[in-house]
Amino acid sequence: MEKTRTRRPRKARGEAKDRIIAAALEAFAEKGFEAASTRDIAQRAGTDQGLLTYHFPNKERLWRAAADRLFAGLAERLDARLAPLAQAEPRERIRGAIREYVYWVAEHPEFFRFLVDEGNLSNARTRWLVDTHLKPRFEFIKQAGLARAAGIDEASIPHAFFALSGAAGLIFAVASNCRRLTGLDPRSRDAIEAHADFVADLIVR
Amino acid sequence: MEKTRTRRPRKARGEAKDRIIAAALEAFAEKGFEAASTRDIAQRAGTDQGLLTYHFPNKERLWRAAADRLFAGLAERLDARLAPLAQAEPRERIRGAIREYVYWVAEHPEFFRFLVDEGNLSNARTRWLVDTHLKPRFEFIKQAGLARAAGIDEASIPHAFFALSGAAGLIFAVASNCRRLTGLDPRSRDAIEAHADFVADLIVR
DNA sequence: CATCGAACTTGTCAACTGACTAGGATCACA
DNA sequence: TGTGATCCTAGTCAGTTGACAAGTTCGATG
Repeated sequence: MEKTRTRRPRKARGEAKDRIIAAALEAFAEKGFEAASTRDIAQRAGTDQGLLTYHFPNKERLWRAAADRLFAGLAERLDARLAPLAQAEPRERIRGAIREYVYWVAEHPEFFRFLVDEGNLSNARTRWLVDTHLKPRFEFIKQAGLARAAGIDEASIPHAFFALSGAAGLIFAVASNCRRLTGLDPRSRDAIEAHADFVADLIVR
Repeated sequence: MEKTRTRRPRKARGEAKDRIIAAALEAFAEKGFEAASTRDIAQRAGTDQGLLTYHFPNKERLWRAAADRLFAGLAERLDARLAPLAQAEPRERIRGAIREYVYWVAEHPEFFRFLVDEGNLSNARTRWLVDTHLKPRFEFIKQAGLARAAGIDEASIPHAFFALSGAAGLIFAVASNCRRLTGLDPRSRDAIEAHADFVADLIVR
């Protein structure tokens, strides 16, 4: 009998690495950097812990790879969805941008948890995250003139940035608590729509 | 010579337990439940890890004690500061309540991290936190008629609750990131005042 | 078909984790 | 004085952690 194919069929090249990053993203968002174990990540990815240390020199580099993927997804999405709004009236541009951001964090609550998990202490991971991913986004918003159009003066931009980020993301990041506390499931389509409306109305009325 | 006092003077009764709770609050907020180790907490409190297991049957009960203290502080503060506003005009009451909440989270950024750390998964800790501490606060807000006075309809209360909580707290919870990203130190007196104004203006204009 | 290297598995390491035990120190009170 | 209760220390346990070393599988290339 032939044995060439009886063994586990080799998966596509590099596919495991992809799955590891996705699993890492999930685990890091769920538990934070320290509490997420490499063995747990490997199990979620359907592989072995040894493979993680083959593809990534250490846990922190795996974390960075996960962050890279997360922010790349955000950038891609916003670029695609905001382009059609370029010609719109300023207030509509702002509303659209806020709504798209809410849609994104609703789909990716791990984004919010990533920020909060890393935000209080100034360690190497935090500094890397700010410099490579947050700074470009923040500068874009500052340059895009959205704040001015919304009647927000220069000095208030940091306040607006964090207030909006928090207002948009928290409900999805603590979805389980929200459901138990209020009865509202923030992951439902209606709730996402309602939250996007509510947050957009806070800024543009 | 008398030796009654030469040995390490016994500290006040229960004082170590107090210090342990304070240290636990700090550590849990900084690293999350799992990543905060009992040995680290003991060290911050200036005692031994064995003493933790003497005062608390396990890590989770220590966490609960820390949460109890945190929420008790919030309740006490809000009760004290909001009472004088009872007779004020509705819009001023709302502004005052929001401002007091911002002051509180600015002083206690660990509060926000506590919520986010525990908010995504539905485990025993989360359920306990919601049922014993969050629910009473939320019901109070619902009953107090603040939402109605702010023009927020019943169905939007959950959105308003989480949007406001997020808008108020995020900047302080990720203070280190904010400073590196924007140059603004959210712990400064001016920044706290400006943020309170900004968030209050979002709701009451 | 031989071989070389990339992808993957298994096993092991010291360090650290939360929980526990046994005992010592210090007190209030008889 | 002593006697029990409370507070605290030191040491130990099995289980988990991230990192690493050594070996296996398999496809591409010659």
